[in-house]
Amino acid sequence: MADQVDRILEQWQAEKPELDVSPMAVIGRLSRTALAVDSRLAVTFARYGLDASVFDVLATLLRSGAPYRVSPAALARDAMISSSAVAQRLNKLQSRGLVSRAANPDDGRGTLVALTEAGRRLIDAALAPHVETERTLIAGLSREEQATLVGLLQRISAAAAHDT
Amino acid sequence: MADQVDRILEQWQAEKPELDVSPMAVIGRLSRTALAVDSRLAVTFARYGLDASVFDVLATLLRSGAPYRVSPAALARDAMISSSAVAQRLNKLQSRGLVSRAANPDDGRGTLVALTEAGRRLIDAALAPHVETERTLIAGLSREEQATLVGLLQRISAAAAHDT
DNA sequence: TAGCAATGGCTAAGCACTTAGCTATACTAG
DNA sequence: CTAGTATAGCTAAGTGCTTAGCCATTGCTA
Repeated sequence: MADQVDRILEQWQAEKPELDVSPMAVIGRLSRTALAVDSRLAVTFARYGLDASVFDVLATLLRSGAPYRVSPAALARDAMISSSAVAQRLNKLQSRGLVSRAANPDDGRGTLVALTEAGRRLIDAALAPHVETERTLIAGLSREEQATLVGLLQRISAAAAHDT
Repeated sequence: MADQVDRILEQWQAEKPELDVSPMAVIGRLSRTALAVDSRLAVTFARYGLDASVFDVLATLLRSGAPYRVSPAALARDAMISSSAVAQRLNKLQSRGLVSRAANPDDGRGTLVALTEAGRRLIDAALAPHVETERTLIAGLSREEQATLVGLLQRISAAAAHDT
């Protein structure tokens, strides 16, 4: 069953026969798979009035454990985005009443973001359905295949991080 | 060697022990790996004054073969973006002199985008280094492991596309 | 063949990210 | 202690995407 990536590879083979484009089979499919997964996850998020970036912030706060307080810097590291992107996300979340900001008593520069009761309820409701959606995406893979996939992804991640 | 995803899983285990979050190990790492790969590829693109989206358009034109003409609609399908995003990319590329637009003689509604000579030279120069970067990312995987990875990704892609 | 839905391409407006640059607090070295 | 540097958080400006909506042409159908 030829897919989009297969057709692309055939085109390259015809136009640039001297170039071995086999890495595209792997890397190209990785990107496209990630996109397809993201768009599937977005469906579940939308049922709760969320998107991936909002879910990310709320989920990070939830899994930090009681009292559900995290610094903006930690949120940025975790979500792999800039600190200014975090500030903007928090502005929106705060105006929706899902998080609150307070000064960090131990560091005059710092802020601590906390889940409000409404934020807590929302992420608590969305979490299990989200994980369930993820589970359906990998349902076709055995435990062993899942472990294999994780191992291979880790090695590519390491290679990508290495010389960046 | 515990990575970021491992730490996240530990946090969930502590906060939500009743929830089986093992799907996150797979899906979460997939997303993060794709991000890490994208940022590594961006380094090579930048050496040629490109980014991934510009490269995508020029590469699509090149691999279409002579006379290197493609409709905006086909570019949109290929890049998995909206037709308006294509129009905006083309506006920039045209003002940089890398592509040209002409009416489609066979369809009064249509436009055909063509590589200019400068665009041709640029993508021709950037292509091989880009593939080489991709190759270094998967250099740690044997041919067999690469094939395994492609197969697993295809199955997740299929699952994601299935009920979207 | 006239009418109407579908297709192709575009601009406008809105949104979320980026980098640049600001302020304030904390750390470190002389 | 004080000067210089690093850290934390923020806003402003710029970029590239999205959806909404427009116009022109095509193709189907009654």
